[in-house]
Amino acid sequence: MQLDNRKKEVLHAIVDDYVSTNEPVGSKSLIERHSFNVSSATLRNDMAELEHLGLIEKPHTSAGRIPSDKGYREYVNSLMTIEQLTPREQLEIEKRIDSSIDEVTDLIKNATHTLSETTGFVSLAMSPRLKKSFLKQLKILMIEPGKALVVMVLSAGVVKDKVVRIPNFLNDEQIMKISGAIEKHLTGKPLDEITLVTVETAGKNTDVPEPLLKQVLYEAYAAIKQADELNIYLEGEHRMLSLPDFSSLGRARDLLGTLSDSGMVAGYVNEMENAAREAGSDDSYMIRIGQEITLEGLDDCSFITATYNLTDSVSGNIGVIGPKRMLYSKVISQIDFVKKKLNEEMKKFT
Amino acid sequence: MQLDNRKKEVLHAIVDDYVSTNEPVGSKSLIERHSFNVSSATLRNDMAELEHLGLIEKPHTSAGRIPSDKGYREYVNSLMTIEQLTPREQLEIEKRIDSSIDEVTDLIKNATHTLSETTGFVSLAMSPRLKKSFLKQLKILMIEPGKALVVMVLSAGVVKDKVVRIPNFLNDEQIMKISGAIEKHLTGKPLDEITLVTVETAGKNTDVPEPLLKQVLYEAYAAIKQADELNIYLEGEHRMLSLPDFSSLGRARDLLGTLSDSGMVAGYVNEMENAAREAGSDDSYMIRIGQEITLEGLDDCSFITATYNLTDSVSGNIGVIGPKRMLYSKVISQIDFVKKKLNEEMKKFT
DNA sequence: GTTGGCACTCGAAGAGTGAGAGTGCTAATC
DNA sequence: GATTAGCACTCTCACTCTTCGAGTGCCAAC
Repeated sequence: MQLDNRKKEVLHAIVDDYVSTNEPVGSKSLIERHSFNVSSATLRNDMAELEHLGLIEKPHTSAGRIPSDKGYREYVNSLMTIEQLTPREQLEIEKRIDSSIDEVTDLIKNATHTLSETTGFVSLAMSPRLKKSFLKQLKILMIEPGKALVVMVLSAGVVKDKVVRIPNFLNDEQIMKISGAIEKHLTGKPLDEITLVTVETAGKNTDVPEPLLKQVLYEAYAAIKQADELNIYLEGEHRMLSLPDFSSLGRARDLLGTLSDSGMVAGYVNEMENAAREAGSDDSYMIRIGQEITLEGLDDCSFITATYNLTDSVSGNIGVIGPKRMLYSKVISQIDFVKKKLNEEMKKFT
Repeated sequence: MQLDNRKKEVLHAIVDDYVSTNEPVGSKSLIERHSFNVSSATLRNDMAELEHLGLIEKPHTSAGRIPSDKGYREYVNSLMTIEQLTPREQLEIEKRIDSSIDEVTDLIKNATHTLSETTGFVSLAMSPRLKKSFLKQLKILMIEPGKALVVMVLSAGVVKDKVVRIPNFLNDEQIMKISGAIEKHLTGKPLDEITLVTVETAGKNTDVPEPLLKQVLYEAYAAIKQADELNIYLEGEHRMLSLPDFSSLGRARDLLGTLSDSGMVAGYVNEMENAAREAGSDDSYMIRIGQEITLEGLDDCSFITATYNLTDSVSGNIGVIGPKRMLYSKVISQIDFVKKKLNEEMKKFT
């Protein structure tokens, strides 16, 4: 994208003005609000050029211009500068982070809540991707005949459990044996290396009769697999209704309808994460603007995520879905700061 | 409320028509759609009377009438007849109930989901009130130095756990002792009879040094208390945006804003439950209409809940928040049917 | 490359209008 | 006394028309 300096400034100004006023910006108001040392006619020429390049567009013939997705993209990639939050803003966030929390999940929910409150948009977080974390403990507790609880402690201090059905005849002692055998063989193994075969091998040398054993092993395997399933936490959907960008009911409905399918959103976040990883991106945040987002109803949104780390190998995402027309630099630093705080809290655990 | 038969029929017809058309209903259209053997002028007189009684009202002078909250109330209390769901409708619901679920929480979520899908409104469920359930097992598992997991098995097959901090110096054996002592003394006790004092008494005769012991006991107590905290599950908020009743953005925003504070909604459900209990109501459902609901932004809603039973003494609520202008009898039978199915699934556990 | 000037476009907002649905009231009827 | 026909009146909704203003593109001049 070859843009001379003034054109860059014009695009910058158009984005800024449009973000703050929510009105298409015309050449004249541009002159009024900024100190360009040229006339409005000149800016009109520049704007015609920017429009040709697809960076801005007209809602209709006789209105001002608004940034296109491509324009926002250019703005985000090359024009804006990200400023640190003021101490006051930092404090505002720190106040909301609850550092007395003992469980990773609650910590993440707390961060999500904080992010939604500070940005005023929808915030979301993914649970940590635990595939790379390894098993530290696995216990099977009898609850009652036919029912047991598989408790797993993973590296990174995460505890997972699952109620499973087991054969009625099995007694406490047998379960203990199986549980001990599994734990002995699988401790230290990353979750993504544990397969049904591994679990079955681990349980082999217990003297529990074959078919019963097999069922328990299968259930244990299922519990382990469930432990690395991803969860997503979404918050603040209702805030979108207060934004002028979604004052059309249809738009709001489409947006909230899509967001209500949290599995779909989770899938998309994963896609973003994978894409960034493949691209070897070293940005501290990922961003998708408007039509770049392949979820229905998010054409007028931008999706920004960052990656938090529970341990070196275990991470997850936290981010925001807001209107395209947002203060990118501010929101990015807010996400970044919340992420930083979250990382700090998580370090306490490990 | 003294209403002669025809006036009752008129009110009934007005509610029905308004619910199905979403338009104020006038005397003439009333005649057209129903077989009253009188003229429209007569109905006009009746309607004037109904308006005097506060059962119906005019949006403006020259429009038809719509039911007031009081009118809906009369309709719900005395006029409507609740019909069974058709076999087809029942099947539709049964298809959505997943009977392979092993955990109470998932069962409840599944029922909530089903209810939202079948009614098209917001559905909600409260987790079971476990105060009356008793402790069947309590184990404390060491996770790592300074950290343990308290696992509780309650009557009714519910499993709860909580990660707690414990003194670093404590070893596996000491924890086992404490855990064993607590379990021995508290097994069979309903949760609401367990206090910090009870727990401390239970732990007395272990030979673990005093201050350390005290901390563990406190944490165990906290875990037990946390076990009977109520959760609420809300689903389908976005569906409200598709209803003509909330086509005004302001209304929709207020509604979703309130619903986003799930704690507040949970509190209100509890209030309803308590009120019904005090009144010794034997209805299978509770209902609040419009302004009867003390939550902000729900003036145009009705709130219907029913009580499911996990065991004889442990129950919770499940219900729907929809527009006042709803097919009450249909929705009530839907809730009732889902509740019935939920009860059946829960019976399998106990 | 920049500028002033000008004709043109288009949407938003406001005023005016007519149609339609509904009401309340009155006087006559059963 | 309840019911009815008739009628004048009210009020909203949908439409059209108009004006206003902001903005544009283009051209000729600097």
